[in-house]
Amino acid sequence: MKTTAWLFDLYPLHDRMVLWFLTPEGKRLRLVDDFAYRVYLGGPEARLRGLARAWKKGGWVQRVYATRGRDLWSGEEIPVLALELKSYAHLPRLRDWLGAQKEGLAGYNCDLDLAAYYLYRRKLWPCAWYDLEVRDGGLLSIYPLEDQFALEYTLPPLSIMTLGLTRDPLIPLAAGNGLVVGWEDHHLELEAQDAPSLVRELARLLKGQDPDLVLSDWGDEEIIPPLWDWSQQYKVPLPLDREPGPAPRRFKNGRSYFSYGQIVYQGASAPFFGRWHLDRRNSFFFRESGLMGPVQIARLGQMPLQQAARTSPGTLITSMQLARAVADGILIPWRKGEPERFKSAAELLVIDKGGLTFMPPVGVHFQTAELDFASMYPTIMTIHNISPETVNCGCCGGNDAAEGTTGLIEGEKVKRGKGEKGLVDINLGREVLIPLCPSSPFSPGLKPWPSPHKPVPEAGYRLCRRREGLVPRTLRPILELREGLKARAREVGPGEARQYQERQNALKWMLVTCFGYLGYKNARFGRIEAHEAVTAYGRDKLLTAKEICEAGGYRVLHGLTDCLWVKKEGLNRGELDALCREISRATGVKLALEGIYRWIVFLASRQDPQRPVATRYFGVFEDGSLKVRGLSCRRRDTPPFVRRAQKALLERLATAATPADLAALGPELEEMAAGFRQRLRDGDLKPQELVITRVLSQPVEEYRVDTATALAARQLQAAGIHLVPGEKVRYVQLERKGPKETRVRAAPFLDTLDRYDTGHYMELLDRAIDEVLLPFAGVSSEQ
DNA sequence: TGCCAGTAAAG
DNA sequence: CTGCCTACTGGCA
Repeated sequence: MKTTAWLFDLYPLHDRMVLWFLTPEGKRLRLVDDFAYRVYLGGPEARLRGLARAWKKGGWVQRVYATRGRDLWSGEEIPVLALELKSYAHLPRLRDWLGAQKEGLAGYNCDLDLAAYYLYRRKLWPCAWYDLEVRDGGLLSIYPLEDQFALEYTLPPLSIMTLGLTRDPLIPLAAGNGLVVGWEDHHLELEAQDAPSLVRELARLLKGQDPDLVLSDWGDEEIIPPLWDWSQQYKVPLPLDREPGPAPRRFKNGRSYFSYGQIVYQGASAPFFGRWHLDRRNSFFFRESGLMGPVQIARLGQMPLQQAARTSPGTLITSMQLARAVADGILIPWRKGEPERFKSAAELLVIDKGGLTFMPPVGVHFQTAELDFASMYPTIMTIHNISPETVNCGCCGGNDAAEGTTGLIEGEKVKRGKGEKGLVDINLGREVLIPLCPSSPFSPGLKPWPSPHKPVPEAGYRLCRRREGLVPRTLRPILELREGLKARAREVGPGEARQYQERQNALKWMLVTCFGYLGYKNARFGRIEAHEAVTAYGRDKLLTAKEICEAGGYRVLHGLTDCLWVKKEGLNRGELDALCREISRATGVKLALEGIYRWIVFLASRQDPQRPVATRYFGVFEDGSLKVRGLSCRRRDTPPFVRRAQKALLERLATAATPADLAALGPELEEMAAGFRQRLRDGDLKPQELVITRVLSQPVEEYRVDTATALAARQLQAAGIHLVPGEKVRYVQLERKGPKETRVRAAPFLDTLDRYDTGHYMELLDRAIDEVLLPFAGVSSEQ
């Protein structure tokens, strides 16, 4: 049977992949695909021959054969042994065996996520339409009907059920907390009754509605795990999945990890099988971009949507690099090899810097514009060919490196064809041919900037001129798609623009992280020299931009990594656009006018009012929109009341265009500020308005100082609620001094709150008010 | 008063 | 997918 359908969900089950499709008529299709996990072994050929004989006799593998693959670091083709495992369960044992081998044997492609590896190998991606050929519930062939990086695509109609809690998520389900279920225009609060009847009630609704998507708040940690436990315990079936047999359900634990020097907590996950469960409180991409975020990244990252939604941008960009590597026939090293080359202390001093900063003059400025480089770091990686394997590569140091070899990883060598779309029939025993490195040497479209022969500024590293690196190959299509989405968002009306905005925003985070990952010692495709090369080029380009601005008669007020603020009497859009074009030409990175400010304020350091700080500023563009960075209202530890007060003042300020306007607003703003102070003193604010949110930076026991955060976390601990690093603590400050037990009150114990530390909140409020009003104290109407 | 642990922001 | 740099606050001696 042939049909058209949308790839919805997939997961491994008993050594096969199960795929769920939705048809345009709204039917659900469950199909099975035999897929053997294939790993590669590299080493001396004699050793590989010996191993091949041994493996054939053993019971783990269904196929063993000699083949070739491309080494990531050298770009050379090397002989390898391919092993196709009989069972997915043998994978950990194979890794154990590999780990125990002595030097000289390298394992490749042996630690990839099963579903993702399946998608890489089959060249498929979720949330796209395919033509399928089906027989007896098995997938015979599959062909995509759209491009992976398409600007436009459609989703089939999805039936949605929502799930939430009636009270604070720290209160356990059915022990003070109730379940809220919604579908279409229904909204039902299931009373917090006994556990079995709660399960029974939800089971009835799930069965009746059979939603494609269950969209929850706190479902991953607070709702699904207890419901599932009760379902097992009381033998009440709960049809979370569409998988007919028992699903391989396991709740992945939450974990705390560091990212960009900050601790983050990724909650446990409770995915469904054949149905989507998305916990919007536990999905970075959903929080950032709504449903289109996870959909877009599941396609690009070639990852099941439920996994993609819960993953970090770093894991996602790694997945794209892995997909690229598999598609290009590159062998994926098991653990990262390359150690960082030794550097002298003097070298470190020169190289180990981040973005460049110019310090702004404190105070209010008029006639000022902001210019931003678009996706500066990813563009640098792309145009300068920066990738872990291209920095000080082995092939360009000498003279006669292998140039332009193409071939196939399995099967005989052939010339690379044009427009290699790379879609293959499902193999069903047939060998899948994988082209090697399609852009080796540099593809015709790639123009190294300005010359690949020049060493990296400051660091002096060389970059490969023969092979385009894995990172640039991965980034180029993302950059193109993001530019396309941004352009589309500008063309269409505001209503339609939203989905394009959501999608381009999801891509932004992948691009940002891709750069960050180059610097991680343990990232699979990280290499510190590559990271340094990127920031070195970044500083070089910002400096170039500054010089061009100054040559054009502009005064550069401020600069921050990839943005510039410039000032000139009578500055206008036409001249600025021309300036941007000139800088874009000179640097190879697109510089665009972010906007002309009616006025902008650069704030002073609070410790030394003479000294500016780089990252705190606010201003109003010509169209009246605000840009605010680093102020109280941008901080997550600012209580909502203070945040709202500051925002109200800012919004009033945004109506002023000229120095005279600003001066005239003074009395009204003071009056507003007085009003906020009075409300605080009156003491009738709701506790929710005063909640301070902080992230736990370490295990509760390890706090040496009794900060409010530590006290609040201990209060929760005493009530049996255990928090781990990266989780949020919410509390209200009751009194600053006095016994530690009563200084703060943690949420969710705020219902009975009858007082708060007015002095503390007044300080926060004053600080927020001063931040936005004090800079205008000296502004007179003549300025 | 000064030190430093703890926390957050912008890019 | 496992630790930027700088600014700032507040506990504590």
